[in-house]
Amino acid sequence: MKSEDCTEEEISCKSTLTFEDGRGSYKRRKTSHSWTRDTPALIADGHAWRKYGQKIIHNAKHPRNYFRCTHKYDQACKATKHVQQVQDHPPVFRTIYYGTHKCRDYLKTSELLLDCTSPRDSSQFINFENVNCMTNKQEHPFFASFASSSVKEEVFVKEDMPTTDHMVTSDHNHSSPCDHLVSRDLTAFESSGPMSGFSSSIDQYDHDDVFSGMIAESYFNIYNEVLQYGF
DNA sequence: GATATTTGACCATC
DNA sequence: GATGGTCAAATATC
Repeated sequence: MKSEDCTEEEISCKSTLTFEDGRGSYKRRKTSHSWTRDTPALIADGHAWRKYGQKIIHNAKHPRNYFRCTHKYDQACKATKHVQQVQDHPPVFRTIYYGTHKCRDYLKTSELLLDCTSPRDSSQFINFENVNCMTNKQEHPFFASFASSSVKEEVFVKEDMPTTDHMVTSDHNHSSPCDHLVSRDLTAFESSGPMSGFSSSIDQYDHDDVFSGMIAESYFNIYNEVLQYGF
């Protein structure tokens, strides 16, 4: 794959190159870092998205919708997502997230969650106790907001992915302090019924994308918990 | 008037 | 040439 080694930055850079006619050079994102989520309904994930396109996909019953972060320009947020209904009965919507959110929109809802003070409620939250093994809390205040609960994220690592100090692996033989972050355990949500219909995977990423993916993932779960049960 | 959505066109990749 | 991702003008909504 020619663009296999392209970073998100490079792809974004290429996609914004302009030609004489004012149109850019549009690179496919097939090999860029992404993670996928299937949901039974279209549910807000806490970010402000703006639709910028819709396409009929070959051999697909439903069109694919293209969204970018509302703050693409004012906060240089490069996150995009593609949403497509992949199943009718029951309806399943597949959302593929690309890029990382640089915007701070999610803070609004995290504040809402922080208003929940009872011990019982807090048991529903996610534990990022050791989050600093991946990044610092000051840089990502959202992460710090959920420093007292636990969720696990299963991560699939490409063999040719470069490993760094921050790299998360799916090898559970490694007793890294980050292990609890990389294998998914949704026991906290299993009793939630509808939530069990969700699934997700991180297909490709770098260490920054892992972090953002977990943020979005965790945020997504909590956000919907709040929506459903009014915690 | 500002912002969001729709939709056809453009371009890269397959 | 077919397909998928993005742009941007036109249109809709608030």
